[in-house]
Amino acid sequence: MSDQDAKPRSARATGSARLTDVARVAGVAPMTVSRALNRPELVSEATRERVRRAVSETGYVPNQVAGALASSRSRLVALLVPTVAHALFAEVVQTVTGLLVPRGYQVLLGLVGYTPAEEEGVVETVLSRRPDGIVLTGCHHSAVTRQRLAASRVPLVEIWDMSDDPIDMLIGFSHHAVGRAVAEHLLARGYRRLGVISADDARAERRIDGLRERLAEAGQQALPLRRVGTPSSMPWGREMAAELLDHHALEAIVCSSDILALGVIAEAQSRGLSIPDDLAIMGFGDSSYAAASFPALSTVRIDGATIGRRAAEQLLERMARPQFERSGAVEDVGFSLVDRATT
Amino acid sequence: MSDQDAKPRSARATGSARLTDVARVAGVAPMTVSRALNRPELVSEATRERVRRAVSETGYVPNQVAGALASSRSRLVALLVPTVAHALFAEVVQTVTGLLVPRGYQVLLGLVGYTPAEEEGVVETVLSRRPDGIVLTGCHHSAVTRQRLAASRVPLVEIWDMSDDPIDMLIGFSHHAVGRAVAEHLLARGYRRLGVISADDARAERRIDGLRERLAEAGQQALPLRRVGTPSSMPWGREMAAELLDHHALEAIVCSSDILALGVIAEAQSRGLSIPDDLAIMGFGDSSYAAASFPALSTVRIDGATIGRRAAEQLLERMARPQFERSGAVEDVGFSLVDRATT
DNA sequence: ACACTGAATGATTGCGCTATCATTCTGGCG
DNA sequence: CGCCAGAATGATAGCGCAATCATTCAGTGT
Repeated sequence: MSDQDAKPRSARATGSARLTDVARVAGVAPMTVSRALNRPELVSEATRERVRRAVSETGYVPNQVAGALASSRSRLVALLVPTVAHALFAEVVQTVTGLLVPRGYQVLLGLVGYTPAEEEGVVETVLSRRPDGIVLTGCHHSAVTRQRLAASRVPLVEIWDMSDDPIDMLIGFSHHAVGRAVAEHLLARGYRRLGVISADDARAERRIDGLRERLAEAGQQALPLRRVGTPSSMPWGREMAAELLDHHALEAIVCSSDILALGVIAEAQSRGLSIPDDLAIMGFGDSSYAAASFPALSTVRIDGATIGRRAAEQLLERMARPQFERSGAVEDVGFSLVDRATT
Repeated sequence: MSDQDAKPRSARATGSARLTDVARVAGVAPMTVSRALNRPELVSEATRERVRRAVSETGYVPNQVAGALASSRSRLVALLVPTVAHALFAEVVQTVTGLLVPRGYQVLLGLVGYTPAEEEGVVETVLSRRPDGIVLTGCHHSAVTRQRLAASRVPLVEIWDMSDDPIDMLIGFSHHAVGRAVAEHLLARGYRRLGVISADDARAERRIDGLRERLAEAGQQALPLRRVGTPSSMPWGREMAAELLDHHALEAIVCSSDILALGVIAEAQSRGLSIPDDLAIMGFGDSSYAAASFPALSTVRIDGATIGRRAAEQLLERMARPQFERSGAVEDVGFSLVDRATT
């Protein structure tokens, strides 16, 4: 009998208030409510106040899904990192989120693992959300991923790596250079017989390439290597250190993460090896605990906060512009070698 | 002259293919394409194949914004944690994401900090995305937050705490019980004069309450306390340890996180105190490095992965049901006291 | 032969909002 | 006093998709 009995084809899903409900209560047009909420400077103070009242009276919560469809702006930024279980990436996530949220963006988190295949699937679904921007870890993607990202014309910052051919913007550091710097440091200290324990990860691989290159220049060819699965952990480090030390007479072990290095320290100590005299150890990441380990761990410091901050800034600037235009902005934030007690 | 010159009121924002474009190429109705993509079992194999071809020919990427609006299902789960900079919460994020993504959900990450005020704002904007589910850290929210969440009727799991009055589902542990257990442990070891270094966080506070309660039962009233800001760090721990030790003759210091405990260890060592004979130290969290510190840190282990897994499972089950109905499912996953070398 | 069933596909409508233009209203000025 | 600029507000028309119901078509039983 009432209006509501005239059952429409698709019923309203929720009973919650819509913009039109607020408009009715406020006695204005829906468009005016929309403006009062999104562009308040276009609406008179009196009207704003009436809208404000109507909003609280109706308990209105805007529907950004509808808003995004109508305006083609999702106010969503996709943040794609391999994992958050690693403090370095967690720091990036923390920083990027902290900068974007106050600017009205929300973060869609994607964990892409360490393989291009995993990444491809995540990128695909992320694009279907029509994010206004994307922060993507690494520069080595599958051809499909690259193509899709470029075709989407969504502002994009690749981070945590360097490349001659970024898809769009890029903020990171050279893993190859890290490897060389580590080799340089160890050579300078007189260590010659090196070994490596590394996660199976393309970027770690490139650090090893850099390391190997520098060692080769110094006439060192052998570089015994053990790979570990993800996530890296102390026990992995310890186990692989044991293997390396059983088979090779090493003076130093380079690890692809601090946590592995902690395992190596444990193994060295259990063998009664003196660190760094019998065995030097290098980590990667300068985790919060690196300085606190005993002996304090020498490592490579990456400033995740700076990377995150610059990435967010670049993205915000780009998203503020009307049209997407590839800027090719590239920034190398570098790294620093932290020399503590294990080298 | 062409159709496209008949400029419509609002131009299509992107030039990318839509469902109708795919339909035209495939020679079927848009609805059939929608079905082929979302409910393939309803479409004949021949048609599926034509649609598949048309999709790749047009480079179609579905628009989930439009899909969500039309179907009232966003396939978005909001994950609200204080921070990801803390390994414990990162573990939850990792686990929840890992379980939800394969089931077709994406994760909207919200970092709510440690104050109800921050949380309130984030909850507000998160609800405007119309998530299909919410995972929320903690049980102590502002009245507004509680009301909004309940009114939204979105399936919700609170985690990381215990409460008699959850909004909906709850997976966690009792911080009060942790405090009591820590007190129990230290008392059993003969430590009497305790001090506390704690982050300014409501849950840490409740652990302290539990600690104090148990101490009072043992006739101990004094409990010198130092608070640190967030994020907790080694230097904070060290500085506050110095203050405590300067003013009180303490036998043990309890910290609200492992990283603070590391700082206390450093301070103790620099004073030449023997651990645990001169000073016992307890952490919280059992971070990856707790076992590797020297001396190895006694701490409280929380299984973030289990909390994350159960939360995701509960949420998935609830979201699969047609109607939202408060289940009040509550699960205490407990904790364990890890007795290492600092107590 | 004919109604009947179920599978496959199609046509229509609206999800809730904002872009765009149209209209109204105000005050200022020649 | 009429005209105009600018501010404020309103009316209209989609955004791209999926829910719903309608239609078509083969296969079945009698």
